[in-house]
This record gives sequence, C-alpha cells and structure tokens, in this order.
Amino acid sequence: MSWTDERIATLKKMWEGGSTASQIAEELGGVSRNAVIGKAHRLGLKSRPSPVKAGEKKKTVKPAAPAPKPAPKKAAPRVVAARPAPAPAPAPVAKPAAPAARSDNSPSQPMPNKNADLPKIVSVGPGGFLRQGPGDQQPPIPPAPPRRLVPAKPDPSIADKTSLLDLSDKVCRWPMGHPGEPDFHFCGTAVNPGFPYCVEHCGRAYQAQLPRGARRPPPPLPFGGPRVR
DNA sequence: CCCTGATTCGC
DNA sequence: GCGAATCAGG
Repeated sequence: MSWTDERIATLKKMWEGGSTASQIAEELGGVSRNAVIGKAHRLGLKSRPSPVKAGEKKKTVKPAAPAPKPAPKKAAPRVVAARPAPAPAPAPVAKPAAPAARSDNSPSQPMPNKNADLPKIVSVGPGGFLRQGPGDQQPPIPPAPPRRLVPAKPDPSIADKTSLLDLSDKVCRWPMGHPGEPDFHFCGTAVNPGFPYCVEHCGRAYQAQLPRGARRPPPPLPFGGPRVR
C-alpha cells in the first residue's frame, strides 16, 4: 500500500482528531500501526497528546551513560512542540435537579411514588440542552466509537453525509452508525456553542445523575452490543 | 500482558 | 520514504 494523497489526508485528520494510531491503521487498511506512526512523524505531525503520558521521556541515550553502546549516528535535536492541547471537552458536573428524600428517616413527607414510578429528572444543562435521567435513553453508549473496529476499508459511498474529513469544531461530532459500515458518518448539525455536540446529542452525552438507590437498573441490551442510530 | 506513541535503522 | 523491531511508559 502506498501513501496516496487521500490516505495521507485521512491520516492527518484522524491523527489531529485524536484517533489512536491503531484506529487509523485499521481505518486505512493495509498498514500497520507503526506505519501510521512513522508516516505521521515524517509528515511532521508528531507529539500530540498521547495517552501514555504527558511528560514522556524519550529513549534517547543517557547523557552520562557509560554504556558500551555505540554512539548514535544522528543527533536529532528534538524540537519540543509547544502547541497547546486542543480544547478539552467540557464536563459539566451537575447536581441532581431534585435531590431525593431519604427513605429511612423523617417520614413526615409521604412519598407519592415508590419504586414503581421513578422520578424523571429533566434539567437544563449549561448549554441549554435537556438533561435526561439515565434510564431515559436506551443506549448509554459513549459517543466515541469502539476501539476495535470492524475490518473495513473506507468507501466513499456517503456523499451528503458528514464524513470524518468534514469534521470541524462547528459541527456535531456525534457518530452515526458504526465505523467501517458503508453509511458511517457524523451528525454534522451545528454544535451547541461550547460543546462538541449539537443540543440533542448534548442531552445524550451529559446526563443527570440519579441519587444512589433510586437508579434504575441498566436497560437490557439485546445482543451483540449497542447499536444506535 | 494489554495498550499507547517514539525512535531506530535496514531496506 | 517506508515500516518492522524495539523501546518506554501507563
């Protein structure tokens, strides 16, 4: 496999978009994770926030190491990229809109609803989206696509859909479908300002927390994992 | 051991 | 230029 312009473009997009080298390699197909990393470095896109660690030590030779190892040929002056990290995703922490009363003491207030009628917590998030209770959605899946993707090559059968290359911080990045599927795309509607998703998907991404003991058990997933559209 | 990215170096 | 091998860290 050769590095065509399209493949390089995809590599750049995904690399800058935070995808791991493994994900990029699987998406491109025909290349290994190392190939992706090597190419990324050759392209100059190195040193992005890696999960391994921030202040990572390179395996460069120890300056005072008396090891009998031969001296490295190339003394590459490592340019530390001072590029600021991309905007971190806001994680609004919100208290429950209606704190549930303790059931063990102070029974002065009668409880109108028992476990048969769980309270629906709907509050308004800081961006204006409606927060929902955990049980109100069928799929509590994270917005990020699964790490292990189906082995499929990217096929450009999606014309009007928002593809990976169309992503920007102006459009909703909520994934629609599954990567590798022919119609996999992203939501693409205008984002809720200050959030990576639109208002609707903000409501999915940021959920109110029900008080302990009043939580509904996780909704039964059919089989084969979540599949949402 | 799994994963991650970084680096080296023969091709 | 490419990428497997290897390394270093979580």
